[in-house]
Amino acid sequence: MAMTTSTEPSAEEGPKASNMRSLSRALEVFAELQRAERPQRLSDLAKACGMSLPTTLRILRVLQDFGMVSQTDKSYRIGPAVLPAARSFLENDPLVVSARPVLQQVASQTGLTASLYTRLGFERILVARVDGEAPLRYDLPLGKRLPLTLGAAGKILLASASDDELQQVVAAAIAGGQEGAAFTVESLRSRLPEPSADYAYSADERATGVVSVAVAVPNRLGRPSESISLTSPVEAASEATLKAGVPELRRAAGRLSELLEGSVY
Amino acid sequence: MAMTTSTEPSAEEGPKASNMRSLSRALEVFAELQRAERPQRLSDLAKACGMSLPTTLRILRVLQDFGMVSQTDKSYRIGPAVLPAARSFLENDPLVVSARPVLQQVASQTGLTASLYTRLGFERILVARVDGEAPLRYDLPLGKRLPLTLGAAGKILLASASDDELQQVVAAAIAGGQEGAAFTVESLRSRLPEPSADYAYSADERATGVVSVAVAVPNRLGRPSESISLTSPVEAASEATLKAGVPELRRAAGRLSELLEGSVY
DNA sequence: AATATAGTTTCATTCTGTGAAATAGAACAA
DNA sequence: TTGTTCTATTTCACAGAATGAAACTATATT
Repeated sequence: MAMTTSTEPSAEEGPKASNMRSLSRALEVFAELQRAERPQRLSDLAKACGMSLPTTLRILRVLQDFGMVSQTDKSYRIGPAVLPAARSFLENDPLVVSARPVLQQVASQTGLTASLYTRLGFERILVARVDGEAPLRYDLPLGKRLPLTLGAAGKILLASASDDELQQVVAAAIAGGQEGAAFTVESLRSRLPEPSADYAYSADERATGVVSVAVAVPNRLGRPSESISLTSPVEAASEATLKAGVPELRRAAGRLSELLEGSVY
Repeated sequence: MAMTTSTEPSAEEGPKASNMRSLSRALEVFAELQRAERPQRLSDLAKACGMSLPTTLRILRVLQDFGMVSQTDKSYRIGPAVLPAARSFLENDPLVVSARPVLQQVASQTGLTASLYTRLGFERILVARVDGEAPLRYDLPLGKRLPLTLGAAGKILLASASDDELQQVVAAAIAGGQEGAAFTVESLRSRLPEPSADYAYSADERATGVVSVAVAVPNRLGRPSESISLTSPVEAASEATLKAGVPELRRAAGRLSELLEGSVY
């Protein structure tokens, strides 16, 4: 079946260009500003986002009015308004709020570091963390973007993915220049847990000297987009120790899931 | 040269409705979602923002595609994409980055808590903080929105404001339902430092049991939009102790200012 | 089941977002 | 200085995107 008529061109980058062109483009500019990690000039942004200078300028001006972007001289950067937004998310998001005590309990039960990740596009983001007894040496602050293809908490989110989805993941990994990531669907699939497995294990995968197990947080429909993990420096926990935490993790994930579904808005 | 370019009715709320209506409206929805502090239904958002249901829905869908908004059932909330954005801001913003060591030095010199605020609209936002010896009892996390009208770090930003600007500040304070804030330009002005003064002092003003001094970070043109402060619990520092820190603060502000102007992008 | 309320899709109209081109402003060289 | 090149900004006419009324569907509520 030749599929020349896919509704999605999909050859594009980032989130699909949904409706509302101007808004989508504005969010592209915003995303590009984050990617750049340094102040950008107008022409850089316009080129990077593939839009005209006037359009880019107009977008930047509006974003600036709302504090989402700051300008000094001719360079633009992410603005301070993102901070209250992030605070709002961390303090009010039902998942994050209910996750905190749950992670706390898992961490104290196991003595390991417990984390909550959420999927965003073809990456995952650290959204909550409670440290265990053996602190992780590397710092991994909230909001960090991590690959789906490496690390237990990423792979478990892909365990039940279709080949189509994996294909997209691989494409994104290549586009994003991820190192060490799988570059074919087959090699990626081979490293994922069995679709039947409900947890993933990884050692020295995303970061050397770090081992972890993770389970997905089920949600009513569709693929899971959240996972929770237990992590430890290799020397502080054996594979067996970690895996002993899985039942606890499972319970935690179940509790989170219920809290989400049950909560009445 | 005074330029009377104000073709703005300005009778509107929030950041002025600049060009690009659809984008401005989207940012209004996003702001409303933060204000609400809890998941909102479509119709609530539409009403709060004064726009039609279809329009609101379309905006939410795009924001959701980019992770700026999440949806569960029929309720919308701020999405996880704000976390990487905030991280990007904290790690890459030249002001924040260069402020950290400067605040560090002031804090260790004086033993007091040093903070950097930035103005956003008619509020200020805590953007960086280094704790002193006497920890503040109340927690004041990054990204917290605080009034301009209360507290040293707020008032110093208004010290050189025109009556017109103060009028807007007062209007915003009333609209935002700030308690304890000045409700007339006169009463506000009377509590502000003299325009000639370069620092502000406050005690028990924004928060009881807290005293602080602040200076503005000058920038090339226009009113300052950043300030740095020294704060302490009342019992840990006398007014004299705090004010003794002002010269140090001044120096810090000067250094920050230079760093900003000087940095070559 | 009947009714009311909230969410979603459709579609014609309008006005907004758009980029080409012109203009203004910087940065740099000679 | 003057000329040259690059970047940013404004103008403007047009295309098409954004819009809301209305129809429709889904979900609560009685």
